[in-house]
Amino acid sequence: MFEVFFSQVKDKVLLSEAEQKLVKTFFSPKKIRKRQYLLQEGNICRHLAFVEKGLLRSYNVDDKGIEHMIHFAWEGWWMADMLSFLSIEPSTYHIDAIEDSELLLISRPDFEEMLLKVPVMERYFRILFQNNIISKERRLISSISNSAEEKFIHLSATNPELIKRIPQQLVASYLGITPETLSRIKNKLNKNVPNT
Amino acid sequence: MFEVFFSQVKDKVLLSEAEQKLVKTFFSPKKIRKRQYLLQEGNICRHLAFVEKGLLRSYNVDDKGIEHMIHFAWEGWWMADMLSFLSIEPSTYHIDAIEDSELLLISRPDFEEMLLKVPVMERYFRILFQNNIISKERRLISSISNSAEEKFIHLSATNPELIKRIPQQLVASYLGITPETLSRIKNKLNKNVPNT
DNA sequence: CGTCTCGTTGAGAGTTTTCAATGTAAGTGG
DNA sequence: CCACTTACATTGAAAACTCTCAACGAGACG
Repeated sequence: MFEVFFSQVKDKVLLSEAEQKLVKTFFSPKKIRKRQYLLQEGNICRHLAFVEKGLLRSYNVDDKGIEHMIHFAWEGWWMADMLSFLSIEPSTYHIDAIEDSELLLISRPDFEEMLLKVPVMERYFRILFQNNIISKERRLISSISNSAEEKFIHLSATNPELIKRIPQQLVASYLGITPETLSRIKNKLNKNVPNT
Repeated sequence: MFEVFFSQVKDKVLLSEAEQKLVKTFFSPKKIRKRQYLLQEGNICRHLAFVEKGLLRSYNVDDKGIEHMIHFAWEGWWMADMLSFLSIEPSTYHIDAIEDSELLLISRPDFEEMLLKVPVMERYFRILFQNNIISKERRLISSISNSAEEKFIHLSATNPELIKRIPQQLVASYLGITPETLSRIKNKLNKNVPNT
């Protein structure tokens, strides 16, 4: 159950056997099925979720009822509303499963305790957050700098797995464009490069 | 010179006198003047910069020569290209001063050493990065969810100091719209609410 | 006083959205 | 397993939004 988890953690920091054992105690496994909510708007995000298997999405819903995809997480990625989790305020996001998923959950108190008892995990999360900042910054730059078509090309280049794995209308939302526009863009690009 | 710095750090973590003294040794003060570069595209970002006084901006320049504002930092904020700083790769950003500024710089090796020798600073930076993630996420959501007008209204509400302090054409770039569009939006909003 | 930068305004062009219709694939219940 | 329903992708046409290009005015600075 912790295979993906420790392989991810060990990518960033060194963990002794004892530390691994201790870290495990803070997490609880959870399975959720496709379409099932992990978090609903208005509730407090009580856990960080690590995806061992499957696919989650986080999104918010605006006044007009339109969903805006914030983040996708599949094997090896984390999912949460960090703001709600850290500030213990009601979330403005929804989190649910796009595919049946197996998760590892850690609560806020356990998270704090783990960071204090296993300082290398403090380090792991600092590194994780650093990387998250960098990737968010890239997405942001693409969002403010590029046209819809350029944004899609950029995403295809930087995150092809996302394009492959995520339903098209959710990709459109993730890019901040309408499904119709994305459909037209793909159509246009396919015409230009039919040999793929 | 460290007044703003320690008041910021102490907002997030507790620091003993001894730790403060030690932390100080890792930083070097630097003054830069309006329009002066702190970092140019193609160079490696060798320092994190803390702004004691003044105002910096980071931005990239696209193929068409258009600048895209990534971040502004005034008193109490950090500035760097995190990707370049952490990966020690050439930066794709420029950083320069919008106002004459006084900075505290820390190099990558000193940064790493400080985090190991003063664990509470590891904690400080994790918290800092957490907050950064949250604010970047908000900006991103606004960027993908809203029209130009909504984005400006949102920014005015969440970060009025930015609107006041940053030249208008840079605010437009920050929002991912043209200066002309921003000018028209402001004009329109002033007509609707002339009594302010 | 002249120059330069920045903000404003106008008009037309280009992009993206909206609304609607159609086709297609997937999921569900009989 | 098939028929039916539902959700999703595609396409078209018009509307809305934003950009581009250009001109003008105001203020900063030497």
